[in-house]
Amino acid sequence: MDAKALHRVKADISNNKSVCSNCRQLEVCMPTNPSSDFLKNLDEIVSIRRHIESGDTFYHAGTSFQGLYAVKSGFIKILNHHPDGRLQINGFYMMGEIFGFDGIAMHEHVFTAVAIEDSEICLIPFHSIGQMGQEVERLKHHLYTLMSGEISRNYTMMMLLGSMKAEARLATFLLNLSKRYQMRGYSPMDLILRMTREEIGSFLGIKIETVSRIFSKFQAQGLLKVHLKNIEILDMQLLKTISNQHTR
Amino acid sequence: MDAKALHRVKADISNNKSVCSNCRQLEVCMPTNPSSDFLKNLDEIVSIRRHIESGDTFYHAGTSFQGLYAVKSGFIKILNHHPDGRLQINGFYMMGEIFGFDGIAMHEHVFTAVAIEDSEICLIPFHSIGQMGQEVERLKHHLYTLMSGEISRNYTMMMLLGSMKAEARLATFLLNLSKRYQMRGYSPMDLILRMTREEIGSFLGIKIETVSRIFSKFQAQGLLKVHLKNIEILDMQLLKTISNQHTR
DNA sequence: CGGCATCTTGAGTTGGGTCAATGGTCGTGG
DNA sequence: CCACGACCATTGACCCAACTCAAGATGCCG
Repeated sequence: MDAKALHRVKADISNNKSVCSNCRQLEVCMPTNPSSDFLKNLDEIVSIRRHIESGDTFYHAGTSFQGLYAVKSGFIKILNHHPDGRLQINGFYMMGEIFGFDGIAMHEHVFTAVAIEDSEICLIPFHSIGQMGQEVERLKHHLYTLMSGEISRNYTMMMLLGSMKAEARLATFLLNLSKRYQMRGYSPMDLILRMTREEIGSFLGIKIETVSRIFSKFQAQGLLKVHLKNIEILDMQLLKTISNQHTR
Repeated sequence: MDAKALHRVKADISNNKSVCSNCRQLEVCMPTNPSSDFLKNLDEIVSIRRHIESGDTFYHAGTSFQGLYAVKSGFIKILNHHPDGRLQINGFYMMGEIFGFDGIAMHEHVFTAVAIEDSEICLIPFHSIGQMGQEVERLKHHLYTLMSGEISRNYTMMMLLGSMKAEARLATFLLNLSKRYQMRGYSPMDLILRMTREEIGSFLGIKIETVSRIFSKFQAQGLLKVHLKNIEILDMQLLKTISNQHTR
């Protein structure tokens, strides 16, 4: 009954983003693509730019919240330390994407942000946005957009973690990366992973051995060509099909 | 008074007062927990109030986004229809809680909201908040708070789904419910579940049989006393311990 | 070249899924 | 008030996807 409505929604989403017709999953961990106008305006209020080297922590749990951050270049992971020492990765953010949402509610960050390659990060001062003149009225509205985008992505991630099996998770992850690379002008078929297998597994809720096995299986099926961090997608359509097999 | 008559009366009330224009109705719309300033202010902009019966859909995927909703009484579940017919529950919202965030990003809801018991729902018009005078400036800020709260909860949920095993998930779920009941003045030790085992499982990413088995196991351990939807927590501390065993 | 981190692969185990049967509860109507 | 049927919950037997443990393989960098 609601299937029709769902399909329409999906079609709308896909039209808006001019990408494939059947993948809400593609939105996983996918920061909204801020309009170029937004990014231009963003530059005007960005006050602090920081360079951070691969492996270094950008902020850690407990750091007081200053604002959101835009990735100018590089790659950032957000992770959560469990009391028992384990840790889980909550998301990856690349060039042009916004992170730091974990700090809004409590006015301090509850997670940790770590660079997985040398990166340039800009502060988007959160509180001051609300006090700026009307020339940034649209920016203020964009804050809603940013936050609602984060909410949507997290819902999708919850769906992935709650109801997809390992192969579908990895396929979804690759499709998402592919789309983000494409939007930034890189090839959607040739991915260079910035994160380790371990980090992928932590993000997707599966173990490193499982990640590795599935990469091998996909390669054996002629779906991918895998060489360490270089992934070539050979059959995009099949990848999408696998991504949509939610059954677990 | 029998159930039918009660429904009729409720429906009448709902029809007569479906649009509230001033304070008189505010008493009707007002959540019984007026502790926060926010909820008091919220009342001033709540304009529409709807009664909905158990099992009925409140909004479905594709419905255009009007605003967020406050649960005045009852219980609401948010669910997501997969194309293959399966569905997953994204959250439960009880008295005093806000839902509808799934509609912000795309300006229409991507999920479906269904009442799991007879409920009273108030609309919090979203767009109009941004156009109101400065007397609701604090409310506008509260919108950030609401959204960031949702983001935080979803991060927690992602952690649960990504790294906890079934027993820890269920323990966490019970502790969460317990806390929410307590905040509303009910006993934190005696829970009356509003949802079925199937719905719990769908929310937690496990199967109904697993939910049932774990309830039985917890009862055998002297952790809970379980009788269908009545759950008595006998060992809160142990429940917390189990909830913290993230290992999977 | 050697040391180290990352990745792959195999073998064995297990948590939770699937299938199937039974039992309990509740609302409705005779 | 009881009987019926629909739904929900429990339990057992079996199975499989993903985990754990373990051993190599590969690439990277000083």
